[in-house]
Amino acid sequence: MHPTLIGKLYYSHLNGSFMKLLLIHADYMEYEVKKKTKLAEPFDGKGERVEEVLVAFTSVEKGDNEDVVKRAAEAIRDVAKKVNAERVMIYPYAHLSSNLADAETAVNLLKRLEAELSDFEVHRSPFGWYKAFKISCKGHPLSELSREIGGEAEAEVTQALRDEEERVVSYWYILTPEKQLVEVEKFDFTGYENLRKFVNYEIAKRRAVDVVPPHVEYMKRLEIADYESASDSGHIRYYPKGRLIKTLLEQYITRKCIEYGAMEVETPIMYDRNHPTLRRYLERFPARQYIIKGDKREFFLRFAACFGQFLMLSNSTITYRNLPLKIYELTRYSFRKEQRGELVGLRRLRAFTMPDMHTVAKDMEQAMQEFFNQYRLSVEVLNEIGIEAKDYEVAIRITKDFYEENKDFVHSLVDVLKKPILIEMWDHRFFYFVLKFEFNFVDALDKASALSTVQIDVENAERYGITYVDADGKERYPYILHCSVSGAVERVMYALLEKAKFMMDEGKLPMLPVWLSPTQVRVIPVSEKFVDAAVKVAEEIERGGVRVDIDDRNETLGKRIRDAQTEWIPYIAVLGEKELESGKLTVTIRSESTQKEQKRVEVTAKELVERIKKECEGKPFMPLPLPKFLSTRPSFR
RNA sequence: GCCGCCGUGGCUCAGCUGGCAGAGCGGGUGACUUGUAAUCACCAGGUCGCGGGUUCAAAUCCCGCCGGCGGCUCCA
Repeated sequence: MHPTLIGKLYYSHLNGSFMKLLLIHADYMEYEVKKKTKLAEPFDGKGERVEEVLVAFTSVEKGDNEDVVKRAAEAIRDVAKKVNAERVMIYPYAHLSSNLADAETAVNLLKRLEAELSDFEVHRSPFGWYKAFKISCKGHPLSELSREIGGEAEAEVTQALRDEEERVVSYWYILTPEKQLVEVEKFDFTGYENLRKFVNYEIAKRRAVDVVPPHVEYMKRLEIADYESASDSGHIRYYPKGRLIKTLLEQYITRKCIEYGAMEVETPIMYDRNHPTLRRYLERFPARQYIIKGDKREFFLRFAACFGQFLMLSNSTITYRNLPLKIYELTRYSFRKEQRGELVGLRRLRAFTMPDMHTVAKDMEQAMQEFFNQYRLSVEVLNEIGIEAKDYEVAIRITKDFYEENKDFVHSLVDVLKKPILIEMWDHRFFYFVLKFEFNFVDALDKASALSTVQIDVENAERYGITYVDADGKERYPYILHCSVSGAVERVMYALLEKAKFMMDEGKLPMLPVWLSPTQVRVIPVSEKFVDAAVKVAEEIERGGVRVDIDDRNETLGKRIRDAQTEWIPYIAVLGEKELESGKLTVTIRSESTQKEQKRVEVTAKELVERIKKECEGKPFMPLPLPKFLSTRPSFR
């Protein structure tokens, strides 16, 4: 942290105020007033007995307010409904807290609580008296519960931000390939069906489907990944095939970023919740974090690499000669506690892997130049992975001011893909960025998900104290670009699987790109007699740098062919008497076959290897992550 | 998070007006030795998601929880 800048940051602690409740569902509750204390509120009764009642022993703490009371009432109402209690008794009980509010406040808030619960028959025992009581707890599972009702500053900040976000007005346009900005209602979507779906999803948010997403079925059936119910929702297990696919994608994406000029780093996955800089960044976003309790401090799990990388940059000495400066990290994992109802398969997870590159740019001109380069890099990366421009739609989110000042630049983006772009324009800036693009994949159920994205951040350099020394010797705040060149790796896998579903709908056979296929060649000996020969051929293919396995199981040829096909294996090589004589293999090529007709060729092992090597050129390679012989291979489901 | 639907061998599902837990696939064993989408026979395998309740009796009815799917909301 730069000493000159630290003074600008202020430190605000949570004060830890909570209203404490102990809830007892009782057959009856009976109390008798004995003696006044100094704090007693006026009361002239002797006590009372209430049958079938939910008793709320309550402590009011310092800092509690009417907002807390409302939430406390909500919590009591919630429990009362669950246990089917029609009567509630509020019983002031100081012993639940060591941080009590003053008596006057406490009485006021207890009265408010009573009023908030007027939909029940409410009894309130008097505050500040010594009382004797008898209670008969019902003893069922929900009959004894405690609640802490938080009145954290954070909740209020978040609410205020939510309100502000609601006030941001969005205007929607389509930027045509001819660089016309057309209001979205006036755009003719004929010939742009996918864009229509995306726009509909973004603006109308109307969807009506009632099937399991195709990729969820595929990820299970192909033993790529599956839910892990012993973990939190949205945390997934990857079987060997899934892990291989993910490894290859991760390696490829990382290499592309490094080749682009980024320096790979690694930063921690958890950070102090009360760290002054981070805390203010967190507060800007309503989504919940995972919280981990340390020895003394509380930590949140990162939702991206921003924290670690920005802290690193703020401690670095950077000059104008170093710019643009790029650092990169593959976050395994980033954590976002997304709403439960939103979690589906590989599409949205609570723990995911994301390439996260940050670029420090000298000025807006350099930032825009980088933005443009990274836009093209993203197109290239997705394309080489197997997700083509026709598979996604471009969205640009931009503030009105920034658009007005940089019209030509924004319009130039349309030249890259030469297809219409959805533009969301905000009347003022709410987020930390002035410009952002996303590539949105539209799936088999017409749902859209963002893959690649780049943003120009105009706020965090100052917040984190990231500066560079300019040619005149003065410290300046740079602009920072956030780039996820492919989006989450899991989401890339989701897109590839959904794309396979599209292939099937078109009458083709679904498959993954050959470089990502766990088994690239399966050798099937016609009968046991040919297993040795099959092993020899497989060894030759393997030496060529291809993932190959051998189906040596005691099954009919037909059965084994069929199994290879249901595994989406790109090349199925059969070996029998005929092949031994000719020295060639009979190979079924999946990509050239259709559901009606198989494409079969006769090639030597060498020719097959050459073909595969050519298809996978420039892509990472990992050996087969499973036993080579099918007969020795376990099934993971 | 809210609303709705679902949860039965490893997988896909039947059984659900309460009355002995089933099938196919997969797995094991054996026979067969295979030429491009499922060879035959036998065997093993289940706290019916978990916890309560109603009942002589619960996979089946009721309540709560957990998990999944869909919708809403959200998505730095």
